[in-house]
Amino acid sequence: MTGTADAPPDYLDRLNPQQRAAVENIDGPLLVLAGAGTGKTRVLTTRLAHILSTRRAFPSQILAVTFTNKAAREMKERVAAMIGPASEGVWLGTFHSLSARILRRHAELVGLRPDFTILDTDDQIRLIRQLLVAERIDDKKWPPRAVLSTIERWKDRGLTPDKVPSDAAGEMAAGRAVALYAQYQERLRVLNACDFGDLMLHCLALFSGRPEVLAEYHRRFRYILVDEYQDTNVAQYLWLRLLAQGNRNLCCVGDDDQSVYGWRGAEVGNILRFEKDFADATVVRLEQNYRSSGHILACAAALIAHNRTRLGKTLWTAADPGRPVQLRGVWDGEEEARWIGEEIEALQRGGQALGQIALLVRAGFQTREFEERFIALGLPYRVVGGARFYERAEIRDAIAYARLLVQSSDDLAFERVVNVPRRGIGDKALQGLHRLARAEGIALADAAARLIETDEIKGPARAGLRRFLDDLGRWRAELARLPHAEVMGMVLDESGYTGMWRDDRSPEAPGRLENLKEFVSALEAFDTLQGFLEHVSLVMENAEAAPGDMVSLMTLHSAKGLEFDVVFLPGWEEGLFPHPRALDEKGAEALEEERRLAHVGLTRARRRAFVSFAANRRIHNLWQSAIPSRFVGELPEDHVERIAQPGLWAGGSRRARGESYDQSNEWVAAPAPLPRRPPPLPAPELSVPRRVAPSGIAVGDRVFHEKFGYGSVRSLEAGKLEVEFPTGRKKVMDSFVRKA
DNA sequence: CTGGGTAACATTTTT
DNA sequence: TGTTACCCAG
Repeated sequence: MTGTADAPPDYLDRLNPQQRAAVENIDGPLLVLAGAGTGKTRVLTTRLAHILSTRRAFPSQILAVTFTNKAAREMKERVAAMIGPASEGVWLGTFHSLSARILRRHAELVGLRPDFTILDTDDQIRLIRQLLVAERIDDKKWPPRAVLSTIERWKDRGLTPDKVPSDAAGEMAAGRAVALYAQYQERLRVLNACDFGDLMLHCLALFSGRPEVLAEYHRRFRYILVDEYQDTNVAQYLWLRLLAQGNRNLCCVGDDDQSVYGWRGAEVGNILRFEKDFADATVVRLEQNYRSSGHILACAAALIAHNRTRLGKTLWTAADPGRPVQLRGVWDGEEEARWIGEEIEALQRGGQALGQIALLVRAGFQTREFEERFIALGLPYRVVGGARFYERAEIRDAIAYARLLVQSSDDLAFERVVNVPRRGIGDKALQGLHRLARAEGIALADAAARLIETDEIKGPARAGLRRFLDDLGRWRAELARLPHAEVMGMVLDESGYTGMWRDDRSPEAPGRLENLKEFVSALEAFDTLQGFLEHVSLVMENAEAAPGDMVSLMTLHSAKGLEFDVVFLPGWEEGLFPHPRALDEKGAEALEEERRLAHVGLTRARRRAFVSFAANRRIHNLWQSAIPSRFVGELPEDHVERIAQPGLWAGGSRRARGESYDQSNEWVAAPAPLPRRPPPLPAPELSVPRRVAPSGIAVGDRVFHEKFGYGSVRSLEAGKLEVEFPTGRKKVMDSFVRKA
C-alpha cells in the first residue's frame, strides 16, 4: 500500500493545491467546481483511489456515478491503473445502470418482477402512438415524439402522473397529456417494463417508501462520488440526496459553464441546491487550466463571461499564449470546406497527427459538406456519434427476436418482428390480436396462439402466424440444448431474416448482414441471453470506432469531455449557431446554453483553434445569406487573428469582387411565408370495439359477428365457440360475438 | 397485404 | 437535399 500516516502517497504529489484539497477532503459534503481542462477526471479518480488506499472504505462501500458508460469505463481503468485490483468491487456505473442493479433486487416492492425489461425509444414511441390512437388524439398535430418528450421532462423532474401540476400540461396532446402519461405508466406496468426515466423514479419510490431498504444502502455506501454533476436532472439529484443522507459523504464534481443538456432535463440549479441542502459543504474551485494555450483560453473565458447566470470561475493557465484563434469569414459553405481541407493538409505536412484534429459542428447534418470534401481530398476521417450499433434496424430486429425467446409475453418485441420478414400478417390481423389480447388481458403471442385455432383470421395471415409461433417454440426448446449464440444464428436463418437482407438489392444490405454476424458473435461474450439483453438495453454505446490516424467529425455536444491539438469550429453564423430553434423554445436561458456550447468547443483545443463563418449557406437546398454569429463578436480582438475577404466581414453578403448579391436574410427561394401546418383535420371517426359481456352465451343462442354476420352457436369451450353462419361453420372467439 | 409513389419535414442526445 | 410517413392501386 502506498499510503501510511506519515508519508502521503506519491499520487498526491502530482496535484496542485486545489486538486489536492478536492482529493483529501474525504469526509462531509464536497462540491468541486472544475473548469474545462482543470484536471477534473484526475481529481475524481485520485480521490477514489485515495479513499481505498487509506482504507477508509472497502470497494463495495463506494458508489461512483457517471453519465455515460464510457466515462464509467474510463474511471474504472484509471483507478485500476493507480491502485490495481484493490479497486474491484466499487459500485461504479451510470445513474441508470446502478438504478437497474438496485431495482432488480427489490423489484416486487415497486410492482415489478425482477426480470423487467428496459424499453428503447422505438418501443416508447410505438406505445405512445397506440395510446394516441386509442384516445382519438390526432397524432399529426401531436406527434408521439413530442408527447413522449413531455412525459420524459416530467420524469426528469421526478414527477409521477399524480404529481404533475394540473396547469403544466398545457395544450399538449389536446390537453390530455397527463392522462396519457398515466395510461403510459399503466401499460408499462402490465408489460413489466421500465423506460430510462422509470429506473430513476422507481428507485425514488423505493427509497422513500421503504425506509428499511434505504437504510440498507446507507449502511452500504459510505462514500458517494458524482461526475458531470451539472448534467444531473432533478430526479437524479433526489436520488443522490436520498442515498447521501446516511453518511453525508457526497462529492460532486461539475462545471456550470459546461452544462449543455438543459433541453433534456439537466438542471444547473442542482449545483446551487447542493450548497443549500448541504449547508456545511466544502466548495473547491479548480481554475488552473492545463489543456489550452493562452490565446485559446482567453477567447473561451471572454466568451463565457457574457453569460449572466454563472457561479463564476476564472480560468487561467501557466502555458504559453501560443497562436491566436484564427477567425475566418468565407463566401459560402463550400469555400469553408475547401479551406479547412487545405488547412488540415498543411497541418499534416507540418507533422500534425490527424487523430489530434477535430471538426466540431452544431448539428449533425453539417458534417456532410466536410465529408464530401474530405473524400475528394482522400483525407481520412471518422464521424463520431450518429447511428449507434444497437440502434440499427437490423440489430433491433435481432434483439426483438432474442427478447421474444426470453420472454414470450414481450408484446413490443412481438409486434416488431411478427411480420419481419414478411409473413402475411398485416394491420388487420394485428388489430385482431390486439383486440383479443386487450379483452382477455393476455399477451399478443398468447392471443395469437388462440386466434389461429379459430376462423377469425384466415389465409396467409393464419398460416404465417402459426408458423411463427411454432418456430418460436422450437427455438426456445433449442435454447435449453445449444449455446445461445448458436441458437440466435439459427433463429435469424430459419426465420428468413438473414435471407431477407440477402435478397435485398439496396447498397446497405451487405453491411447489415455484417452487423448481424457481429451481433451473433457479440452474444458469445455473455453467459445468458438475459445477461446480454440487460447489457444492450443499458449500454447502448457506439461500437468503438476503429482506431487510426483520422480527423474526427462530431457535434459540439458529443465533443464534451474530449480534447484535441487542433479544433475547427465552422458555421458560426446567426441562424445556425446559436441555433434559432433553441432560442425560440427557451429564450435567454437557451442563448446562454448555446454560448456554453461555444465555450465547450473552444476549450477542446490544446494548441490551435479555427473559427469560421460563411456569408451564404445552403440549407436544405435553399440559399440563405447569413451574418456572423454574435459569439464571433464576443471573442476578444487581442486574441484572434482575422482572415477574411473584403466585404465578407460584417454584413454577410454585401459585395464580393464587384458583383452585387441579394442582401436579404430571408430564404431566397421561399416567396411568402406559409403557415407552418395545415389546419388540423377533424378527428377520424373510428369504430368503437364493441364491449361484450364475457360469455353468457349458450349453445343454440343466436349471435352476431362483425365479420361473419348472424349465426347460431353449435358448441362452446373455454372462450371458443363453434358457430353456424350462413357462410358455413366457423370457430370464433366469444369476445368477437354478441347475442343477437 | 404489399410496394410504389408522393408529400411533408428536417437541433442538440445519453441512458 | 435526403429521409420518412402515409395513401392508394394492384
